[in-house]
Amino acid sequence: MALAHAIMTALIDNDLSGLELARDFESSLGSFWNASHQQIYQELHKLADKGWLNKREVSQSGKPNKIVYGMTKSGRDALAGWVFDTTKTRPAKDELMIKLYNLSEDNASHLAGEVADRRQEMMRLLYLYEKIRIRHYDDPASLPTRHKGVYLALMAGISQGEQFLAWCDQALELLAGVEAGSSVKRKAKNA
Amino acid sequence: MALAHAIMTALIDNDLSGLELARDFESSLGSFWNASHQQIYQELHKLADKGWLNKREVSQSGKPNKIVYGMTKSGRDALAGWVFDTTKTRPAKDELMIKLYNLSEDNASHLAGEVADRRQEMMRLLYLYEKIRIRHYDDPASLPTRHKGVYLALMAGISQGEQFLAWCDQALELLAGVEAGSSVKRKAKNA
DNA sequence: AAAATCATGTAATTTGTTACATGATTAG
DNA sequence: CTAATCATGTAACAAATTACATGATTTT
Repeated sequence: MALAHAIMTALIDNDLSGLELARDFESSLGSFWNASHQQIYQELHKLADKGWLNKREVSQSGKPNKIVYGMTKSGRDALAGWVFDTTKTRPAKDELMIKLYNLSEDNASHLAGEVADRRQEMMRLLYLYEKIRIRHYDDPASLPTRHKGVYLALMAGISQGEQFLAWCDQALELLAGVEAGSSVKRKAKNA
Repeated sequence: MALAHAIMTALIDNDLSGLELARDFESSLGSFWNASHQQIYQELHKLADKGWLNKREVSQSGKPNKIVYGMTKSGRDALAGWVFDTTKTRPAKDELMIKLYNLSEDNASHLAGEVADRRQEMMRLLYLYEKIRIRHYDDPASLPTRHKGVYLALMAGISQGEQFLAWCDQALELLAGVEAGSSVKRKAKNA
């Protein structure tokens, strides 16, 4: 039921439409919980049925109407209660690591490419995070309580990301060695 | 289809039964891909049907028979090919971070408890990883190519874990401050 | 008129979880 | 004989992904 609560968390201070939620999930909250617009729309219907969200249609100039959702009192209560539920840890799943278990001279350069792509994507994210941190969370001690929690999540993203960059560099170095080694072997074979 | 390939990866050098695979997933490979025994058994049937795995029944002394699976030539080919498929990044999902977005004076001590639990669990894992690293991967440069990949995955787990420990400490400190602050407020209210 | 973007949705399928079931063997 | 462990499974359900569909509005 975590998607429901992730959506409600995104709606704590702003009312949003389904598509806006989907976009939000791609940036801030989405580092910790991600969902497609299809999934979000369905969940929004369920939450509205339960009475945890209310909806209203909003006309826009130059764009089709959108349906904007907001938290109800019972929704806020449900969210506050959920925080006390014991969290089941879902172990992260990462295909790339499984692929690394299959490293060979043949696939080393392909895997290096995948690592490089991930590194670049993480750089992009970190740049975003840092901008947010400097803009809104420069002095964590002075933040209101709830924002201190958001700050902690942000810091988790930043430090995890920085660690990942360092790992990528280590991986790329080692993988370059494997590629070089394989070309040496090829030369030796052809000689 | 990543579960299928995770299973095959676990079978690269040892033949294993369903339950043995499930246990293996809890330790080494399982840090990057996890599955219950129910899921594993079903996947094993599919993989055997496809001809990617072969099975044989093994009698054990003092235990019921087990069905042991091993890679076939076509399984190894399929696995080798899969490595070249472009990896779709599944963003990690972590409920705890969503909960932190909902930090309040009421739930700060509960969340601190959850962070402390996670910290301890990570310590346990890191202890395991370090033992493996020192025992088998002390000199990465001298490892055979495939094991260099395993080493990289292991290092990803270790450095990610160490980063997480540091974050936990930061989080616990901040959360302690929130709890202390709330008791001060209570005192002021009651005075 | 066609292509692009915004916005909301349905349906089919795959993947993952939870609950339940069964039998073999050993230890107490 | 009972409880515990090992081992394999089935069924029901929930979560997530992929593919497809529709309509409004704006840009070209």
